Amino acid sequence: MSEKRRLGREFFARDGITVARELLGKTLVHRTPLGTVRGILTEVESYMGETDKGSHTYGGRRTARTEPMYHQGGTSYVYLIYGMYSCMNIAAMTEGNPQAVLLRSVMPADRESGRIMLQLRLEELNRKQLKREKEPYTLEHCPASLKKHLADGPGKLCMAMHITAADNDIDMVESPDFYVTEGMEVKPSQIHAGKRIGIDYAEEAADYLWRFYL
DNA sequence: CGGCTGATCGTG
DNA sequence: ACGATCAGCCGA
Repeated sequence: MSEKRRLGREFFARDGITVARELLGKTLVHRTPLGTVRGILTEVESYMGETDKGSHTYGGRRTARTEPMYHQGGTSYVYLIYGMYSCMNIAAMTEGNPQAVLLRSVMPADRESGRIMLQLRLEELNRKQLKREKEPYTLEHCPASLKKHLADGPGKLCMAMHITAADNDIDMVESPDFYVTEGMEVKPSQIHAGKRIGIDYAEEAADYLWRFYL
């Protein structure tokens, strides 16, 4: 398959809303133990820095955890949520300006990626099955919801693309293993906007239309 | 399909 | 103590 051009610093060195909208249709690429996975981004959210009540950096909370968001545009920010799932962001803007884009969902870019995603999701599910002393699922016998909801959520995206704490604070402009390339053409009319998910504590910021999806 | 709940742990 | 969540289960 043809390798598309990867996105450079200038792409990410813009505000978080522009980067979020522009990321739709682009391809997230990650080398995993099962091979290289490619996912077309279909849903993202903007987190606009220290003045954004929905952001981990709200009020200037620059801590060990949020540090990657303060790094230059194109830096990954992966954190653990609810003690068991990872969420993946890409920092926007420049050093010291902690805007970021949360990657909420992807669809497999090709058949091989779909195969790898399913397998990775299956492995994750089976770890829980094991703990419950239940039969592991197989490709033939697994919940139908797996294929239907392969990577349509921030946690599922990370499971399907093997994104973990080990992938935190990576410069995705330079890394050979973790980056974003050009993908499919997206017309402005294809981009929808809605409220961000899961930030009810963010008061008025919870109503901003900073979630973008195809 | 919509609503509810338990799981599980790093961070501040 | 608290999440930028998910799967499973329930009822409609």
